[in-house]
Amino acid sequence: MVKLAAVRSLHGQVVQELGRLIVGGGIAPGANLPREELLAERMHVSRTALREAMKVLSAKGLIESRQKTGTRVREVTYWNQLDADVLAWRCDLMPTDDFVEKLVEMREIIEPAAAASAARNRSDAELATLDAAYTAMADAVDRDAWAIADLAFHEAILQATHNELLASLFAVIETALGSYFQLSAQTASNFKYSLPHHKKVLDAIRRRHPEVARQAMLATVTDSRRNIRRHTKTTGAS
Amino acid sequence: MVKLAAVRSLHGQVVQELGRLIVGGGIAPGANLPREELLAERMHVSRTALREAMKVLSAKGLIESRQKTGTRVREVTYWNQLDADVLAWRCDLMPTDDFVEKLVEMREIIEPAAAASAARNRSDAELATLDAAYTAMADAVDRDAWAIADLAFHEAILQATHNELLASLFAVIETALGSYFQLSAQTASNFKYSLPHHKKVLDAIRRRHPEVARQAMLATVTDSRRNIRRHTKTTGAS
DNA sequence: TTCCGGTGAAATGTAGTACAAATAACCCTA
DNA sequence: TAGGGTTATTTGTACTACATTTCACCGGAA
Repeated sequence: MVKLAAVRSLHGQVVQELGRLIVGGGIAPGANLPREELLAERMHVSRTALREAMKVLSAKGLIESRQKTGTRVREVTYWNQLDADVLAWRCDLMPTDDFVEKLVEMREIIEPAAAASAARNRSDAELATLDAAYTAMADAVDRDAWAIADLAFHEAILQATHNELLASLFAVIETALGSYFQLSAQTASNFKYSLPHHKKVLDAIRRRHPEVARQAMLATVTDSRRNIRRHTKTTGAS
Repeated sequence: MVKLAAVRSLHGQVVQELGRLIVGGGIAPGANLPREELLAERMHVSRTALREAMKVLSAKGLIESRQKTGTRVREVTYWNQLDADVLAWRCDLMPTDDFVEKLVEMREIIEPAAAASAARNRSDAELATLDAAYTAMADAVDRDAWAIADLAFHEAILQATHNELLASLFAVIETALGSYFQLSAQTASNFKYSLPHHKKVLDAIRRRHPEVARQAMLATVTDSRRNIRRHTKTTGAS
């Protein structure tokens, strides 16, 4: 359900392939990749394209290259976990309950604070954007429309904080919501379930009441956590 | 005061140079870079090295390349603001009060929550690491030793949450503390000023009291915010 | 005039070769 | 056995050539 991006460039594909291989555990941290010439041949690309891909993975903290020694996978600690690609790969390949739990914890930390900040700092234009997103949620006719509007709602709040560092955490929220949609897709219950929660958040931000917004958002996230918990218990997977 | 990294590889230097140029506002978002051949010649490197550097900057969200159109600087919204390099460049080139304020806001959101989580999830080994960092702070004989120990203390807490997403935010904390050290360097007052605050945090985590840890950490950050405020008022710069 | 389609040119994308630089591993000597 | 120099291996850089994409221009038809 995550963006497949359909990377057209060749090195982009290599980034995807190697990135997923590493994040998925195909190559253990500390282990070496085959040497460039070999790997390039094996993947049917030129060394040029391969190297450009490896530079990207290196920027994401996944690998590290040194002359003579070769290229090796770095310890998980050094991975740029907040990178959109790394998040997407991880969530796609290892959506364990454990990881989903960590995503929810992030939401519980970030979003209530962001809602409070948005209530303090929002402009009228940003309120309008948020309002539009809420209306789209209310008018959604199916799950997809709801998901898009929901994402827009949460993004609008992050933008309204006027703190771009906070806004950059949208990648995390996006991933968390994505996995939530996927998990709650099987539970056939009403998908507009959380609309009232969102309305409280919207109203609080409109009236510039930071603490009310914080509490309302916390309730929203806590509620979705409970929703996931219920589902994982039901299926009882892994 | 941030890590200068002394990048040895050529494309690493190009990444630094172009990255700083872009983040520093030398090239406005939306504007195009010179074409590769030209830029490579101008920077006295091969097109190969330049392209590898541009792939890295592309991974950080700073630029975007398309055939025929060329390479252009992306809007600030798309920048990977949480990337360690981007943070370091920005803090180095534009340490405006405005930006420092945003860093502090991030700390106020992240660190109290992290302290609470650490109090719940810490292992004995992680407590020992935290304890060692505290001792090093207490024993610090100069500003540098204090700074190193202080960083270790805050990193240990993030690690103890057992949430690697949270831990990845250390780059933000590191940058924030770095700018704080730099700002408070001129104020000649006692640099161990905040030691008692840290002790309260440590004790709460030791005793596994999440809410106490949260409040103690919040007090610590709030206090440092006040400290910065006082300083900026004193100098009254920009 | 305006719209549509084809065509060319300009930029990035990919391939391949050759060589430079760093350094781990080996060997040779004292 | 220890020390130091040499070699071999791997990544790093340069250069060339060509492929691919796509904007922009031009020409013809409605």
